[in-house]
Amino acid sequence: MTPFARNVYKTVLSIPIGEVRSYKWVAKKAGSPRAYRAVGTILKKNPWPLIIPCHRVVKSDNDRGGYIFGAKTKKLLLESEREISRCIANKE
DNA sequence: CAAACTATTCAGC
DNA sequence: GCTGAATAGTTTG
Repeated sequence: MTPFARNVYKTVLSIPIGEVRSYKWVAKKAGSPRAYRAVGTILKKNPWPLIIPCHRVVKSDNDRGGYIFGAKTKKLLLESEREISRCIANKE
């Protein structure tokens, strides 16, 4: 556990449901805008892959990047969360 | 401490 | 649109 990783986890956890942020965005929030690679490494080796919404962190604006459970799982998760957020917005 | 690796991003053709 | 190079932090020896 490193200070930078801590910031990354906190930033990722602060991403709202249905929203996606790029590694660069997370890295910038963590304090090192050029450490987007490090963010990926951290998330990959992160101790709590299940409680960290690493699926909300994507590559650039179009690609989804990778995921511990598989990129396809990440895509499904993203779509599911998008639906959830829509329900919340409609006060269902 | 140093070397290697990485779920990325930018620049050039 | 695709290929190659660069950056910064983590992990392992």
